[in-house]
Amino acid sequence: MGKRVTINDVARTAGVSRQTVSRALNDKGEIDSSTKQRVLDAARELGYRPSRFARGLVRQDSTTIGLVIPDLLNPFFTEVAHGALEAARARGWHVIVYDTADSTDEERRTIEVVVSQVDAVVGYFSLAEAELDQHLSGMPVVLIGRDHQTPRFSSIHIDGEKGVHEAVDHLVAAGHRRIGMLDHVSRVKPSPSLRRVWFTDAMTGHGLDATVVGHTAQSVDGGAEALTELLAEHPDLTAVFTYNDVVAIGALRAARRLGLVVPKDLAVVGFDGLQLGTVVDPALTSVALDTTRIGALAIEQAGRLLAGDAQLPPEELQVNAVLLVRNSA
Amino acid sequence: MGKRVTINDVARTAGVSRQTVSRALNDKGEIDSSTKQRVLDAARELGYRPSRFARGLVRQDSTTIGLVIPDLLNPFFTEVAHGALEAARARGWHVIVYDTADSTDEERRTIEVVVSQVDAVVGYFSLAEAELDQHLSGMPVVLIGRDHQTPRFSSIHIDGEKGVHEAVDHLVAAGHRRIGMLDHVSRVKPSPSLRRVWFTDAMTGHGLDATVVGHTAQSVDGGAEALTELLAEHPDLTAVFTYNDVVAIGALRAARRLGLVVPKDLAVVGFDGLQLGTVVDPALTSVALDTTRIGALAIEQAGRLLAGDAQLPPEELQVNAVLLVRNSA
DNA sequence: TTGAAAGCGCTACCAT
DNA sequence: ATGGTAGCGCTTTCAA
Repeated sequence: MGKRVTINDVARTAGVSRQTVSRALNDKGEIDSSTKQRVLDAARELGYRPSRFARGLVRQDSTTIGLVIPDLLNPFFTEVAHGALEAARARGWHVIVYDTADSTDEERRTIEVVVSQVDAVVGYFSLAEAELDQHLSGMPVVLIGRDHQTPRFSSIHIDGEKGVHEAVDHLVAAGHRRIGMLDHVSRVKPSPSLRRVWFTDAMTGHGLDATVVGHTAQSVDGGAEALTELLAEHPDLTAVFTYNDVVAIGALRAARRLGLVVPKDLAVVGFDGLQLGTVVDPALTSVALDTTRIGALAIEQAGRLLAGDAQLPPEELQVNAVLLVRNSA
Repeated sequence: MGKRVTINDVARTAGVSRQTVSRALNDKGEIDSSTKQRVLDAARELGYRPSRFARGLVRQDSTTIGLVIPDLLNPFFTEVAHGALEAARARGWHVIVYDTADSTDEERRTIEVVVSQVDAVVGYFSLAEAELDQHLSGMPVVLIGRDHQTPRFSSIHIDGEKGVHEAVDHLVAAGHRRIGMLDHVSRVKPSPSLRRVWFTDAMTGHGLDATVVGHTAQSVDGGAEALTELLAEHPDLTAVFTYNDVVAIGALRAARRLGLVVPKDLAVVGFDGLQLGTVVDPALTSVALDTTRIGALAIEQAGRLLAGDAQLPPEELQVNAVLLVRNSA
């Protein structure tokens, strides 16, 4: 650990005071240009770099937000992260990205350290609010895709109801009556997903049977497997709605393996509206979320919490889904 | 901006000195447990959170590394980022991710701020070393996929030669003779890519013509378009090697549109070996890079630079490609 | 077990 | 144009 070069070393070398060094380095006026040059030269020669901490301590600005996501390799979260990064950059804030590897233990470890590293935290959590609150004491927290109970938390609400209804309407209008779903049940909260609830509502609204539901892991392979099983039990299905796009892509593959042509023999509708849906063939029809906006909103809300500003009204903290019709349905 | 709650406020409220507060909060021994509880209660009540800066200033540990990538939405960079995050977490370091939106201007803006935010920087840069050096003065820099000239820089070298040779060998062994390439030429450095050079070498090694090369943008649509054009000019091609997997996926789509069955009518080989290659059908055969290792290596090397430790030998700072045979060739 | 004093590296403010 | 002084919020000696 080489000794750190401080502003004092530079000052001594350049034969000036620290304040003059500070002026030269921060491009303040009120300094002779030859002095400035001498200081800059000395700094360069010594390999001087100002301490972030000392700077941060004295200039109370610099905001850092922690973004916690379950899996950076999942394109959905990448899109959200992209939106958050963009929004943060526009404000001159930093974002530290934490990947909890979809593991509760890793999430625990993350919230334990995050508290000393950032000013506010936004993202996806599976832990109970009590536990989050305990570790994240006093720090603003914005939950994404999960409503908060404790008042000191905040959340970005994802409302897919309208979009899912549009999707079912679309399928029904195309003549589909026997529509199945590939649902995903989280290990943490083992109950039917919200997406399934929306789907059921929409189906019963049309007087259709919404009970044909398979379960799938959140992966391409999982989706392929689940569709194969579902079709084995219900060969009369003409359309399927899936928990998300990744699962839908697996379904697309399985359909092809079974010799079904999408959308003619089987229509497939995903959820999320990822870019990824355009690389498969046929391009995926999906209930689309504005992922960039989700990230941006989370940052915005964190900023307000931090500044003690008025919070966004609930309707602004909500992201609605809309049906994005491409080619698979 | 609500006044910040400091350790002094907690001390006053709890009726102890700051040092005692510090002890309570940092789980040091030498403190009465009732005193400790009183302090903790006061801290919680006031919503106290220690200043990262003050802490960092006094305990000179905490390392933060900046990861600069051109586009978080590109799965290649996401995989690299994933590797970097993982490696950093294992060391207890933080990573701040910067997305330069594939823009030189944005890259300039990034390097201007990055210097005051992190201890070292790793990633993808398009700017000249002189300019990087000027802004990143004194800070360790690890270039990925680009060799360094200046000694104070460091780089992770990507060697795809062996992998590309394997790919061409594989195609030739399958009977292919007329093999084209879809190359990408960067706006910044407009010369044939290294990947093309490797391809040409491999082809001429087999006594084959390596001049059938189309140019493509780095996107699915670009790849589709480029393949269509290339086949229009050279309808006798039986295989194509592409600049990367994203381009290859576009080629896959174009081939299907043209009524060609992959790999029977046209074999397609990508480059990168992304996970993404498994979601398309047929799954993409590709010259694969260990993206996780790239990210991890960059972090490792940055750490050594920071600590003044012995640098990794050049052969360790290199990532080799290998042919990953899936279904498209 | 607790407290007083010093100081981490820097910038802001007020002198000169 | 330059320097002196104070102080950001915290932890780390060292005394008591």
